[in-house]
Amino acid sequence: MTLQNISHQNLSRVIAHVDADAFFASCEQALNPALRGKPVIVGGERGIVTALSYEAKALGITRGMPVYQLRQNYPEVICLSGNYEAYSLFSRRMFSILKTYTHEVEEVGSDEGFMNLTGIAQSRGVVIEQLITQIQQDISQKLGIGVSIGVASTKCLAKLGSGARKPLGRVVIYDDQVDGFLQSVSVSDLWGVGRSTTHYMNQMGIYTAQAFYRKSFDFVKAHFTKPHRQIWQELHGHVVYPLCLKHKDSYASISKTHTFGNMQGQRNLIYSELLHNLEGACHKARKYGMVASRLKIFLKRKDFSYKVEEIKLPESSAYPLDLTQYVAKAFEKLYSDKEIFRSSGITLSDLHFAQNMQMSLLCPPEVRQRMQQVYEAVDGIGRRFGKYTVQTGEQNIVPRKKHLAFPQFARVS
DNA sequence: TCTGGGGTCCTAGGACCC
DNA sequence: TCTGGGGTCCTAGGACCC
Repeated sequence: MTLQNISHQNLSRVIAHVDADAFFASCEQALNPALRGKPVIVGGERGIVTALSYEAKALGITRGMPVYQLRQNYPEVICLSGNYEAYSLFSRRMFSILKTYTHEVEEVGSDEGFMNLTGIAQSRGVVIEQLITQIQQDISQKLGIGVSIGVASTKCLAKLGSGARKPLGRVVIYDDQVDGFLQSVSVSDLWGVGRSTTHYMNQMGIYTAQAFYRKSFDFVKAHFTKPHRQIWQELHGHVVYPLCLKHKDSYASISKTHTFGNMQGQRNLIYSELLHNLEGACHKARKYGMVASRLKIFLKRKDFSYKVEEIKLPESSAYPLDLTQYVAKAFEKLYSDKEIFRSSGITLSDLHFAQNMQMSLLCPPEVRQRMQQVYEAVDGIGRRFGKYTVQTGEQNIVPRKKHLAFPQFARVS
């Protein structure tokens, strides 16, 4: 492509979507060169395939496949337990490389992000195709992993670009090429269009993103709600999803769940799992300086339906010792030994920062303060020795007495 | 596709108020 | 209480994402 014919092509903004190829598996292959070129999957510890290398994909393996099935049918596949801390380091390094090109980088999960490259290619004296090739090579040389990059005027289009030629893809969609590009894109590939909307669109005879793109906005307004109207606008080059440059420092909700398989009559085990979930969620909330004023407890049945109890807390908290009593009550309501459950979980929601927490009139301030001190110590030990070093004693299911001010049950394991 | 774990946003509908 | 019109807040649950 020459500079001359590029000059006819236009991008009103230069938004890039950078997406790591088979991220977890690529990290493993980068860490251990003996794995390169081999079918590798990650997810051994969870029992299902979480991530897989392109070599594994080529064998017909898919995400979500149970690992036992994999071992039977594909004995040659290398099955690894996830090393999530290592992946997180790769992720941090990838984003710091991207930030050497522009400070306008949005992190979307650990393996993908958006960059605003408007004006960057010119300032480096290259064209956009050369710039994204440099970025790809930079990441490949420094980290040993591959990324695909899509460039367009909006996030929604850029994301389609990065997905179009994986792995190691580079796709620039100029403003006047959008219609043609969308011809070969199915509606289900659009960001924000899932199974249900795909079905709905198909029923209206809309199968390709191009067909959706070509509908009038009046039509779209009449038949779709906000999220899909926004997608339509983004396809037409109107920015409705700006880059979010703020680092995530809070949560609307925090949940912890664990699947234990099919359990019947295992009352104590399920209950102690719930307390473990509570412990984990509270720990995370405290790490962000947040407290919850709502608590949801759920058990998932064998058939994947839920039983849920939700509690509006009289007082916001992120301390298991405050919340155990509610979990105990909810568990009594939810549990039945006539049913088979496969997982348990809890969600903390209505989260807000602890500084904004209202001091309760019910709980004496000195008790609150002692509780705070205890958990500061717990979290301090957790940071040094691992987060579950100190937990509440939870092996018995006898509901604890209310108004328990101090963690007599705390133990160091 | 017999299915792990962690999130967000949106909408409809009920409760309640004037 | 047979009843108009409008607003707000809250909740449940769907849909989607990585």
